[in-house]
Amino acid sequence: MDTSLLKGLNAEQLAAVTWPPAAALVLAGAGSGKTRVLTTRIAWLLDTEQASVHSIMAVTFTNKAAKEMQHRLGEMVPYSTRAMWLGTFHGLCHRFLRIHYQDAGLPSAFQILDSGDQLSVIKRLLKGLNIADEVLAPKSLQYFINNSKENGQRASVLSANDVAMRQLVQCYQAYDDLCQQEGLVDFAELMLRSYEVMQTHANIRLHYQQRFNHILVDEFQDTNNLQYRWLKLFAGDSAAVFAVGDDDQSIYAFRGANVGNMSALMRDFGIDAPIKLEVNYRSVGHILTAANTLIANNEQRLGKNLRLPDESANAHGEKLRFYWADTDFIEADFVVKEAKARVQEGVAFDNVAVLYRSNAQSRVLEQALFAAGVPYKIYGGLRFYERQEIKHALAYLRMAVHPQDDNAVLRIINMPPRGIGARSIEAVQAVAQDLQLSLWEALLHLATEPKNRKLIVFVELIQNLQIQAQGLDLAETVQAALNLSGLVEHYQNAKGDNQERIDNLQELISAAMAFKPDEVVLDEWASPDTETLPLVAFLSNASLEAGERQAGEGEAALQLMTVHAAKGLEFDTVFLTGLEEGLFPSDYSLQERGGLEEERRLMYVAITRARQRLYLSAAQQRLLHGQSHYAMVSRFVQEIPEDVVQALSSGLKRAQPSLKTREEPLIKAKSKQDSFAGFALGQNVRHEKFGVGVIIDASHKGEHANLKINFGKNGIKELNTQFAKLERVGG
DNA sequence: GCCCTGCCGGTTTTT
DNA sequence: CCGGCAGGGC
Repeated sequence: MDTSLLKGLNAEQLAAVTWPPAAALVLAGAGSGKTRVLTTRIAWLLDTEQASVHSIMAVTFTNKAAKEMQHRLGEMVPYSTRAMWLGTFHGLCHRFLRIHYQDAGLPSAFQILDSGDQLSVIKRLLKGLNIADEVLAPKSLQYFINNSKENGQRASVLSANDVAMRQLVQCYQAYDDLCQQEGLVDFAELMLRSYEVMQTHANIRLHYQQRFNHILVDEFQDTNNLQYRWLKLFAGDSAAVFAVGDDDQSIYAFRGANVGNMSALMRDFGIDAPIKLEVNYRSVGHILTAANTLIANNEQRLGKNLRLPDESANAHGEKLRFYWADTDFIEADFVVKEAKARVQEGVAFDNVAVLYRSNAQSRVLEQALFAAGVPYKIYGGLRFYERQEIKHALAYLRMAVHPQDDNAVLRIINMPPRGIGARSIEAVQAVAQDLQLSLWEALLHLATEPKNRKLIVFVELIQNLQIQAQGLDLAETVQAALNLSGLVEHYQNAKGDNQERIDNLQELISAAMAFKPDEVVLDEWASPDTETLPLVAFLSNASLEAGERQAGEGEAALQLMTVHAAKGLEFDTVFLTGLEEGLFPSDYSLQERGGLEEERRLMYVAITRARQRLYLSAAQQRLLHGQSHYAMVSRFVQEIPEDVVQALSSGLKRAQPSLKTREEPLIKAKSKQDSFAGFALGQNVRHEKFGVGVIIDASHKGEHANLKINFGKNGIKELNTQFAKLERVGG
């Protein structure tokens, strides 16, 4: 075995990495080396031949995390792992449905709807059904549909007790019918459809259940109900599910994430205790103390405490700095001043982050930074594939492979303007309605009449594109779509500065050049039309991966983002702003069940982003929606022990209710070097009866020791080294 | 077919 | 207060 793989892992990490092939839940605290554990375990499974590239499934939530894993794995494993089922939930569902599109009842060139596309379809649907926005808001229908799907419910199984519900269910059904007819699949549908195929096709189910003997899941606390059921179905009875997550960092309940899946996993898979990764390699001691103390106020926890690595037992670092400003403007000036000073001290700009609870708060900060000439970068806003010019270009490309897409037709039939106005479009829609045709088919029908000159121009344009696409590679096809459509000329001639849009369209060609289609799909996809496969794959990718959510590029700049967006990132210095009651925790959250605890977890995420220095700030008076609001300091600031915080403002103190002082040190570095009769915490051992397990606790007993060992499915045993026959396993 | 005005809404967001 | 969007006017 390649022993260098396991080098440098601490006992907890080692225990997780080398966990026997059985279900496990790893509670990975912030900065505890979670991604490393996940990738090292995969590498270890491959290296020890417990699994092959073919028999492992690894699931993440974001494309970024998937790429990071793929990348790190590439450095650990001497051969290509591109064929591995490693990707986001939705990416893997997409792969599955491309392969099994026939069993799923989908056309081979089915298209993926992103949330914006989905909303357009819904608006179109409601218009067609003559339901006014005031009667049923498109957004609430969208929410209802996605929610139902994420709970595994089709319209057919939903019961309607009242008028409003009946309408929702009917619209849901109509929406699904429309999508089916046009070959459209939304995000939730990707999950639900693949789940249903697995459920109803025993041969497919058995194939995957036998094939995957290891299923690894990242950010497990963020899974929703359907994703959990999906995982269980793929795992079957035999696959070892290895889930990594942190209940304290569960901040997406508002969009369906169910932390309860963590305890459900333990129950359903017979996991006795989670493996805890509690050694934090990121932050100094005072920051960990603040985080630990704060989160201890939550009752709904699996329980976990971050601690320093042994070798830095005394590294408390600087205290947190709290600034209570009179107004949000003064707070912003404070951030600017301190950030500049920090950069003077030698910290790179992009190693300094300014975090806030809601996007609206970035405005004041931006103004102050701009005025001071401090470079900054805001995360948030439009992403590359969500930009209108890109959406237009993609719609042309869709028409090349799947002209039944009415959404695409409506988007580009008069973009750039070619004299086809609302009246003409209505006429096309009427024909489509009468003859039960797609808009494209209706257009073909109408184009037989010479008087419809303008429609004929459009039809010929698209047909031309369709023909050209057959002989061109992907990037050339994109180029052809841009040329034929006249989009670039349109933006050149339109008034205002459209250079950025034109640049983006050029960038789309570069993206097409760099695009590498999913090899697994290309190999297994039994599509009749191999010519257009790369294009369909490119379009799917555009929906699944909307691109970086970031403005600007390049030069060193201060990082501004919401706390949500900061999850998973780390910085030398962090400014946590707007720590006021009503804002953080937000008033909205307090009205919801469990809302306060989720806000506290959000605060916990925010605190644990900082490595060396953490600023907390609040403003007494803040301009919101054009009105002055006065607020008290957030309760979360009060929950941080006084002795790790330094108050910077002289007049107004951190103040208010008396602060609890910490009674016992919260950071107890437990030494992994400590030997308990020759055994160490986290070490893997084999027992002739119980199999392989990990030492999770130990105490001295004379010259012998009592060891608490987790044998996975065989339970946790307390054994005395004097009597038990234990054999050391692994590195 | 485009532009302008008036109104509404206003946590967090990935896929 | 400010931005997005829909609908009406030209």
